[in-house]
Amino acid sequence: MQPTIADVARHAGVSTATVSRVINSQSVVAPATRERVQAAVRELGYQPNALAASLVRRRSHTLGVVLPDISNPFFPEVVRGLEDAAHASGYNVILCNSDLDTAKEIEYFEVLRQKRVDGLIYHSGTITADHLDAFRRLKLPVVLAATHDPRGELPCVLVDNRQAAAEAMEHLIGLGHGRIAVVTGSDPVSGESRLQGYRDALTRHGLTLDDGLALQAQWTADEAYQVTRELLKRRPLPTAIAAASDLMALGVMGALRDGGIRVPEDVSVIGFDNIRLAGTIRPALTSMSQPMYDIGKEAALLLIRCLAEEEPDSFRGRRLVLPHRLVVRESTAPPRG
Amino acid sequence: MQPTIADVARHAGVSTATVSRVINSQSVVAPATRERVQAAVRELGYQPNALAASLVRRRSHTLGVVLPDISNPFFPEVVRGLEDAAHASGYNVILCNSDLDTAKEIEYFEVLRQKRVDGLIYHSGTITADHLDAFRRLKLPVVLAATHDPRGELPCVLVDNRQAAAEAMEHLIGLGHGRIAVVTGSDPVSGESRLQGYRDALTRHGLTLDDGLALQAQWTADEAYQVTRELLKRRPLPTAIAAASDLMALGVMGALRDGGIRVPEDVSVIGFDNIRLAGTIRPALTSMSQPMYDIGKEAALLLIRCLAEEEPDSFRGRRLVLPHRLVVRESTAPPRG
DNA sequence: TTGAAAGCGGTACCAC
DNA sequence: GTGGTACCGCTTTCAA
Repeated sequence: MQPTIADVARHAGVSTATVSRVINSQSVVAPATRERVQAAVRELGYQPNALAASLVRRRSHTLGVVLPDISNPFFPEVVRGLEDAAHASGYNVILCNSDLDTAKEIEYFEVLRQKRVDGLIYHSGTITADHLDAFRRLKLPVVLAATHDPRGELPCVLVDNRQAAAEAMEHLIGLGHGRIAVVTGSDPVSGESRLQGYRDALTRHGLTLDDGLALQAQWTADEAYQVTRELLKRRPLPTAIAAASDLMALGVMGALRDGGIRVPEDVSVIGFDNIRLAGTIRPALTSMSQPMYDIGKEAALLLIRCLAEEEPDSFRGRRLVLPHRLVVRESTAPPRG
Repeated sequence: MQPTIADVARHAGVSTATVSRVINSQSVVAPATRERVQAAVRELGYQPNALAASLVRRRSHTLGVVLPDISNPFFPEVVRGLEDAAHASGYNVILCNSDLDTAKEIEYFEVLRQKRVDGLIYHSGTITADHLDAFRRLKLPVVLAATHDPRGELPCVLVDNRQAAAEAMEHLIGLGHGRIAVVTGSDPVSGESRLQGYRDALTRHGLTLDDGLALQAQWTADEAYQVTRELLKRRPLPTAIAAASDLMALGVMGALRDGGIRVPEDVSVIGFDNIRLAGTIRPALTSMSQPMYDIGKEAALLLIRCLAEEEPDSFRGRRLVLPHRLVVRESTAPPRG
């Protein structure tokens, strides 16, 4: 059995209260006493039971993170930022993969609540009324990472998707492209606002998005590959394609390659996110960079700050918009001719 | 304040013992009583405090996972497998990024111990004597994922790296390659055993690994890129390159491309791991597949089974070797001429 | 400066 | 079947 605080107290000839004081370096303990206690701690190899402490303190110093799937390359970076920030502030992180499945989400919310995590970082495509309800029932501080809720109630940290997408499109237009296809995912916050952004830029330059050139895929490389293959069956081809995620851009590039079309000589491709591998593959992918690490980090920081606050409601509707940045690499070039 | 078990008991006109019984659906409770209690639970929105339960049960149903860096594409899949298995068995997972920094690892071990996780899943390149000591002090069941300890004391799940690497090399040799370079990382378990495997196959076919063709990099794409650039300055070039990870293979391919060398026409490249993106990029990467998801899953399962055991020591030295599999794609082909 | 003791929110043994 | 109650291991008044 592990030694308890009582063992340490006995060993040092003091009360448990005193041991507790030196462990938490609280109030003044006589130097001599402190020494004795520390010696006892060392000798017994005492490790305080955080469960017991959390029980009385009502603070577990643990955060819950629920996201769709850690194996989607977008998330590991976010989670890394998150965990780094949490760790630096003395928090740990419980990771939950929801697969965007509401039932699973609810299930996770419940255990997290039961395990008394101090707060929750949530990431998902869409925040529905059901989510809002669930969060309310949770009675736990929640911050949204890389998404936001339609009513703007929950604090969140993200980029300006619409603006960023518009700038990605501007890049293509600036290169001289006029016939441009887009491949987007289908959720309201990332998908639709990016699509809207693409449209904004097009419109601004007197261009339009042909019906046949607005492709929809499931945020996966495979689906993007498929829709692009379909696209290639129709003529004329676009001279550039904007994908709403790098993963999808990879699928697009694969389809082009397999269709005998060169990037960027025949068709330019721009992605979104700037995942690590974007610069590693060839042709290196031009991408609208989203500061994923920072999104995670800031989300954790926001949550932790919120926990320290007397008045957590002061964080209601707080919205942290992080800067995006165009990273030009090899996959985009002026159209031929 | 959250309602407690006492509130529920009062509300239902029973004792806390009875409430506890219905919550844990233990021993027999009269149907009528059960109903009343359940109603009370519902009405009050009662959520049991898992901290309190864990305190007395000495089981937190939480697992610790410490790995170098979740943003390395190898880990998300492992973690996904792990978390899925844990979730299915009623466990949660605390994620820790150690950056392979011993001080950080020790720090994590301590909090995890204090938070009374039931067990630990550990992944790292090298298990040193210090690690073994730390684990012993931890007094917690530990299972190693994708690695093993030199003394074979800790249970682990991994592939046969040496054999798998040998087969990867056989593939190249079978294609007709004779002048082959390898790029490996530097840790004993994955790095050296894969290097050894490459050598085994070469030797078996009367071939040797020239000094100039045994490259060493830090398991990153960037480093692999650099060493490959260096390699390209010397002639004659190898006709094939085996990389000990897909990430490194990506770096190798990038360097080849930038050096004007085509894959697989001029040089073949084979990776190791078969990360998700291996099949997405072009040329699609031939790779020795490691069942990352299953490694995580089986590691979690092994740990959980170990926790259920009366005699945890029966798991000492248990070693689960999962099958590897060659996945041939586009990046390997017979040498020219 | 230090100690006694009342919780924190459950569980589980022992009676009835 | 159900209730009383002694813990689990720690924190935190309140006194001394």
